[in-house]
Amino acid sequence: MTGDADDGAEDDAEDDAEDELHTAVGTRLEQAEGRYTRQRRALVDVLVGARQPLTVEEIHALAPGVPQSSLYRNLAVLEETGVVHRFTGHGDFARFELAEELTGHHHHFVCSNCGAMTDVELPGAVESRLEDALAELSRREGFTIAEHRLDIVGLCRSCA
Amino acid sequence: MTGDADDGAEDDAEDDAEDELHTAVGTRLEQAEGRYTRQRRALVDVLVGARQPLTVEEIHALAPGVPQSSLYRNLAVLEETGVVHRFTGHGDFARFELAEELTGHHHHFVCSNCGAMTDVELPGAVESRLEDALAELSRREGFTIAEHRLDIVGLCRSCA
DNA sequence: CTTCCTGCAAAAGTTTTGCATTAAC
DNA sequence: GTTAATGCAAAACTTTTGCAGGAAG
Repeated sequence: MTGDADDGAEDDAEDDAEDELHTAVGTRLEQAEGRYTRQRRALVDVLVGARQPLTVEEIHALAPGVPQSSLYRNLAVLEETGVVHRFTGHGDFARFELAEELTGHHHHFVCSNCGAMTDVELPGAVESRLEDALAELSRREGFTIAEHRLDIVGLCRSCA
Repeated sequence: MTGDADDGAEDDAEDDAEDELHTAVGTRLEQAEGRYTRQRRALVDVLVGARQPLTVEEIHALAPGVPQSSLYRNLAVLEETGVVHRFTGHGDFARFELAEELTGHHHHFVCSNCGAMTDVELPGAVESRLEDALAELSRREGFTIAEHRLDIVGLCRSCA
């Protein structure tokens, strides 16, 4: 398992990051008087591994033995706790991803053919110019800005 | 424009624009072998008047006497025809707006408290810089970009 | 031991569809 | 007159909830 240097080092780093994440999630659940159960841990692991927003169906496939009702309930708890973000993607299925506070700010490629979503980051300069413009706009319109979400819609490599 | 800054001139200009819109919609429906019926015309009028994405419930209130099933069916037809755009906003209700091809490119303020959405346009310079960056990103990732959608989430004036 | 979580099944909510009738072309 | 659109009611769909049993702290 510790075989080749590059992958080994990357894996170690990822493991550390994942440990930190679990600690952070655990803390949040405690503050909300909730328990970080095996199922909830499993859900977080699934979302970490995915690196893209997942549907309930996809999560269900990746979290064997967890009934749908528990899935929905735990995802609701994790959402209230600020651990996961829930939104409805293209196709009217709810999708879930880890909150940006835990993973960092990013946007999404959305394939309009197969519906797949993948995470993507904008170049820093573009992102901050955009944020400046949004702040200015919001101020002018009397809107109190909290965050922004950008979907890039088109065809993924496989569907092109 | 004709230079007059009074309301009458504005209304005339708006009426003209709406006529053009109806003609464009009619053409699209013909090409799809569909009919531009009274109900469909009424739906388009409602969406034009709203200047923001509406839920089925809201449309239902603004289009008296149209049964929900007809609403859904006609909105589906108009979506297939490329006249309206359907998406799911915050709160898991479907929302509908006229296609950007008919109204022009814009984004949305989304109030996370009351769920209201309002249309907003970015300054041209920011918009084109963003588009350049997205094009570059998409090229690099092998993604064929068709459009982008930006939601500015926060609190509207009334909820702040 | 007390509180929260789990799992099943049944309910609630929005959206879609079957079928007889009506309107558009 | 032919074909598509309409309206009602019933179905299908994702998502939520009640309740008895089990696990966590």
